[in-house]
Amino acid sequence: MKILIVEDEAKISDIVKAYLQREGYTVQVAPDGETALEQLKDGFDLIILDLMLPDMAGEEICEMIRRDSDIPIIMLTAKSDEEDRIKGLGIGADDYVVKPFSPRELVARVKALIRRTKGTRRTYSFNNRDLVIDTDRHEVMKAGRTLTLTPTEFKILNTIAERPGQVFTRLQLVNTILGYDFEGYDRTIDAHIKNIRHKIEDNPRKPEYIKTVYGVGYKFIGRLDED
Amino acid sequence: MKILIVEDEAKISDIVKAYLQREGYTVQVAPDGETALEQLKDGFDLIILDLMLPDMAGEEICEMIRRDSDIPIIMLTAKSDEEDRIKGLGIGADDYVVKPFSPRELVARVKALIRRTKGTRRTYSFNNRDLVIDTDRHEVMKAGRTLTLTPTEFKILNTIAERPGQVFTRLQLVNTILGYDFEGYDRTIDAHIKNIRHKIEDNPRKPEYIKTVYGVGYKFIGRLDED
DNA sequence: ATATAAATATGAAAATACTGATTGTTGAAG
DNA sequence: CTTCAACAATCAGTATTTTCATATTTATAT
Repeated sequence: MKILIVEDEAKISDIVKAYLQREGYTVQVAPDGETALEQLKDGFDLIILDLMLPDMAGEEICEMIRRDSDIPIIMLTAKSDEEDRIKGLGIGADDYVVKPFSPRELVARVKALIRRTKGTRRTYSFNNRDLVIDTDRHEVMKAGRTLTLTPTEFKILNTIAERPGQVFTRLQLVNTILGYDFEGYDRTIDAHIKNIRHKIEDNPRKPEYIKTVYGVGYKFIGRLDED
Repeated sequence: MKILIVEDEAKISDIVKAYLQREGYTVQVAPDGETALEQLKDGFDLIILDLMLPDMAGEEICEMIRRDSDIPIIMLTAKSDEEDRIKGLGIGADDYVVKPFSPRELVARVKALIRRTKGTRRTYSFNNRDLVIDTDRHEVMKAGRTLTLTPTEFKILNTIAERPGQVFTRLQLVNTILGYDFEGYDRTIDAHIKNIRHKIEDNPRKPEYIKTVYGVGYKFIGRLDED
């Protein structure tokens, strides 16, 4: 997923670039309008556009882009007037963020917009993307390989991975996954845990992710990658 | 174009409603969460959601909506913390506007979001033009041969192909294709999927494009061509 | 250390749930 | 009146979930 930042102040573009790269985006920076229009030919999935550029107005660039492209645009600017915002959104920007801004909020807005444009992708990962859980695709990636988990397996993994370190009793898992009305036997969970381990663990006999807490239940261990 | 405002303070909803109506939108107001979820069945194109409601948290409503719908959501709230904003965008909102807000800016954001949502691609193709979807002609080309899909088949294919990889539940598809008020049986989708597969798959028994996700629904798999 | 009891892991069979294909009915369009 | 698409219902074939019997591991008390 490629993002172009059009911004002349290196101080700002460096920060934004760093935050976005940490999310796995490929980022390029254009310090002025001319460079931006040149680089746009490479094809990007989103543009973050500063309105105050040395050579031309950001609004002008926005209009030029909109003549032949539908690429998502986030305007980034010190102009906080209501009029400016309305004008920015009016000429085809998708979002308008005012400086000083929070880089994390900007990233959240980038994600929301990309989700809207490309399709949802709520993903979280552990241990430098060794294990990636993608809720929208209903898939889990282990060391870059895509696994398909059954619905129950997926729910169990997703439940415990959302709270790394917290122990879940079998009863809690049965209630959450199979529902409070489930009449069966709580050792069913064991069988599912076994199957999940065979799919996600390097050595299912010495699990790294799903630990057994003797006499209590199971817990998920993993370092959540920065979001 | 129908918009639902979920807001308990009449003073605010009246203003927003007036501004939106002036733009030609059809507007309905729900004063609490329960009413909102009830009214949602009527099918709206966008929701403006206050987070502080008398009966339930707006975040909760947002999550419930996102379970079976991709409708655009703008959160409207007094909570201005960075954390709240990131969380709001994280659970599937498209935009987050802080009170006190400018009604005109809100309208501009509504327009920007609707433009983004409704402006879909006209024609796009997968796997080196093996499968070409042409929205205007309502036609699909498979390996150079033109197929004619029925209206429902086309809508289903178009919906899932616009977001390759994302799983769609039958309920989501029913809501999107047949409307929220549709009372029928969601297994109907299966029959349509079967028919689509017979038209676009080389071997409908081993589908390459439309994959079944057991216990969840269907997803479209394909490499979108660059152009 | 070792024995013992208790808890967990495993593999395979049985029970259940889900999908895909078939068929028939309904309703709308020409 | 005919045709075609949409929807509903059914059934057989699969995939998944659950159970159960057995093996293995763990905790604890000698």
